[in-house]
Amino acid sequence: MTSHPSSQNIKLAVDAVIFSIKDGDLQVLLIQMKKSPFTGDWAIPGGIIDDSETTIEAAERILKTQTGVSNVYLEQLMTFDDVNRDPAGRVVSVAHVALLPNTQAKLETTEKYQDVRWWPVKKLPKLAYDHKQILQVALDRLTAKIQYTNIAWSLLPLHFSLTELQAVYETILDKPLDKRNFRKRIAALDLIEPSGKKREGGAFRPAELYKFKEKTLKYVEIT
Amino acid sequence: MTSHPSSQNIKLAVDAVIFSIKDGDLQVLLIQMKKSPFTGDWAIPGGIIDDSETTIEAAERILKTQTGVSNVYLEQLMTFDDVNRDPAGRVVSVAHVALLPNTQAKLETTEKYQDVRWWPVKKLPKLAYDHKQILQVALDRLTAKIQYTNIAWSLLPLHFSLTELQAVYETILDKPLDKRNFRKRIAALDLIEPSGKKREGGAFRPAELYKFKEKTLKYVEIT
DNA sequence: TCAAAAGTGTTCCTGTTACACCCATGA
DNA sequence: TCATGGGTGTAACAGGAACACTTTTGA
Repeated sequence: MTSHPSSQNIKLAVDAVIFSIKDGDLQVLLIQMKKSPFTGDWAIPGGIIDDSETTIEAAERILKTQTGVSNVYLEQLMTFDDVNRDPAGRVVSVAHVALLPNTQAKLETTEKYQDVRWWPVKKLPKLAYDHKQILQVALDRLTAKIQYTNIAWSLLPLHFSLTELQAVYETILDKPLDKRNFRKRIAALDLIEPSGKKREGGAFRPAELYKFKEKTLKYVEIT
Repeated sequence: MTSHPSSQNIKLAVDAVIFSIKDGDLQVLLIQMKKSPFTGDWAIPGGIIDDSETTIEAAERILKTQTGVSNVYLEQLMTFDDVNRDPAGRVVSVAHVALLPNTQAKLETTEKYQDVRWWPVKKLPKLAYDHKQILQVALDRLTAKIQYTNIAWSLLPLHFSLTELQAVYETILDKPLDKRNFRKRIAALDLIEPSGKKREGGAFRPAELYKFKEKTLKYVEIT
């Protein structure tokens, strides 16, 4: 609520679980740690918040510097506050979820980390801190949210085919969907419109490309 | 994530939006402030986190000391971090939602506040800080969660009639429900069982009293 | 016997699921 | 002309919504 005479010794951090769909898998962007006691382990990008920035701003800044990605969808996930979650001291972390289309943005990290790369969520390496738990909560959130919002736009490029849209749902929900029923539902939701373009080049009928009418979070009903 | 050389000057607080159903209304427990610049305004109970407690523990402690209530359902809501949300300095607050049955617990606050009382969410006084926003988010969460979880148990006494259970849903959803359809859905969910007791005393047929099989959060499907 | 809340089934309707074939294109 | 993914409609089914009367009790 407000200031307090006694001095508090808690650091406030942000973490960002970054998802994208690559090679037909849901993948997460992780950085590899140098610092003990997690040397070699992988971690969700994160860092300490500056006094004058919000947590979302901090997450954007840290994403940019630690992984090279920017301009992504970001939402607050949950705050993780176990007293011993960081062996170096009391650190409370406001975790976020970031979603981005499958673009080939160049990944780059700082000298503080060994490496950055995408990992399929089904084949994760050993994770530092409580990041396994954070990732699980993020995954649950994404799985739930794809079903009752239009959030798929954040995982797709500007123009996309209905098959590509369906693949996003199938990948996240981890189950096949019926093509005709899927298209009926999407049509009923009235969230997308034809872009006039077509995806050509394959040895088959070109796909009509669509775009989202609005790229802002909307609550809808999808099964 | 971890410690950082530069010193951070952010205080970490918790707030707790406490809901209960009283007199057929959804009500929220607020405390009245003495301190400038919010003198006379009402606020969600809250305070600074101690170094060695989790946010949930802090919320429990603060609820007890600032309002006298304890033993409630508590869950993390969202973290509020606008840079200027507290005029006294940078304070990031991890907001929680607390739910309690309509018991007649004695309310008591500390000398730092003028008063504690329940307010119907439809007739709120002027709120301090960003507490109007926090309360709105809490209300949205409760309205959503009553529909897909068994969380109603946290708002009811151990034994309750089906009519009382229905009233909880009707109050939170703010709309009347069909008695027969409601009972069918509840029966299908298999979350409650007859307690063998009856609510007697009225000039009418006594109601069978039920109890929840489990008082832990379960995800279900209710319309 | 009256007033008040408790308790109980059926029908209709709407939305979800299951399912198979023709289309357009490039090789 | 063939292989490939793109695109389309209908019938069966299940779950949700609408709806009214009888029961039990205390006064």
